[in-house]
Amino acid sequence: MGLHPAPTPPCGGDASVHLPDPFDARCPTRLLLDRIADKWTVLLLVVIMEGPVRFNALKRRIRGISQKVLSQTLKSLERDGFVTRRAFATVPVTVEYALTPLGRSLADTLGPLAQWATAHVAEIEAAQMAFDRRTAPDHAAEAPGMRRTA
Amino acid sequence: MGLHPAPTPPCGGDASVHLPDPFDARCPTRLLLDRIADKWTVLLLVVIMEGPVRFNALKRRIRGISQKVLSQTLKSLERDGFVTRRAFATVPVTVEYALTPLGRSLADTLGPLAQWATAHVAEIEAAQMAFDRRTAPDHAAEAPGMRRTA
DNA sequence: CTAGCCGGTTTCTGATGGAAACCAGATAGC
DNA sequence: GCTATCTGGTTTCCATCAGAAACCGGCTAG
Repeated sequence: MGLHPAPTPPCGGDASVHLPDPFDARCPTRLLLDRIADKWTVLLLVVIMEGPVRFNALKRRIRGISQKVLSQTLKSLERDGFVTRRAFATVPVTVEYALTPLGRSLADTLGPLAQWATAHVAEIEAAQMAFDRRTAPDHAAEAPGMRRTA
Repeated sequence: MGLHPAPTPPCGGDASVHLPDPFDARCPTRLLLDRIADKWTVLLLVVIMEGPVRFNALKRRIRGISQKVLSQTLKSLERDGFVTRRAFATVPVTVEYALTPLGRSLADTLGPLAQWATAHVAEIEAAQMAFDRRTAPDHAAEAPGMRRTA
């Protein structure tokens, strides 16, 4: 996940602005936002919030995620202190992921987002169709290149 | 932004599950979540929420975004019905982006996320350092596997 | 005539995501 | 013994994507 060639001068370096503001800088806040505003992060946290889960259970639950990305994402969630990883020396090795208090706090913030998505899906689809109707039929065949300017 | 080769069978196809559930499917809900759980989307919406903004003003405000991505993201926000785009035939052409009511609603949901990030940055950095301390010196010695088991 | 601002689009390239194969340990089946 | 399977991953390969920078077109200022 986000690793960053960030040519990043620390955010205090610039005189013009010095807010702990996520918009302006390469401040930690921004780096953090880059990481949590991620589709898999949101889904994972919300699922793990329901209780400790095992690797393959997660993979099955969140269809469409690949092992690689799942493992990467879990690793960074663990690093960030959002989840804990516990391995049990059972039969074929069991690994259980669970939320930390910090992770739970974040998940509580993320939950509303998922709910919002569920609630407003129809409106957005309508908007998309309206937009497409407005732009596409404009000139017959707009190639993928799509330059609508005259 | 997310465009997909989605090999997507419609989500009603499977009998076992038929929830409008973002976790399981290629349901519209999931597609939507894929789009709004994006770092630039969050930043843009929160900035535009403050009031109508022009293209270059956004570019300056959100340092680090490229024109290409800014323009792409704005286009998809417009398509999704979150922002409006108004061009004024002024001197060197002015384009103003503003939130729609739908966009405002989403931004209200996203705001807490940004606030959360700002509030918990320190904890996360601490967790990261602790994690790195735990794993980095790990090379040869420790058979990693399990820390604790039941 | 050159220079510059605005809002983009195009080009090139390095990072990233996904599919699938492979790995390692252990149990189950034949 | 040999193969198959389950676990949780890592590796490989490839297509896409994000970012940097250049370019574009309209118009104005010098």
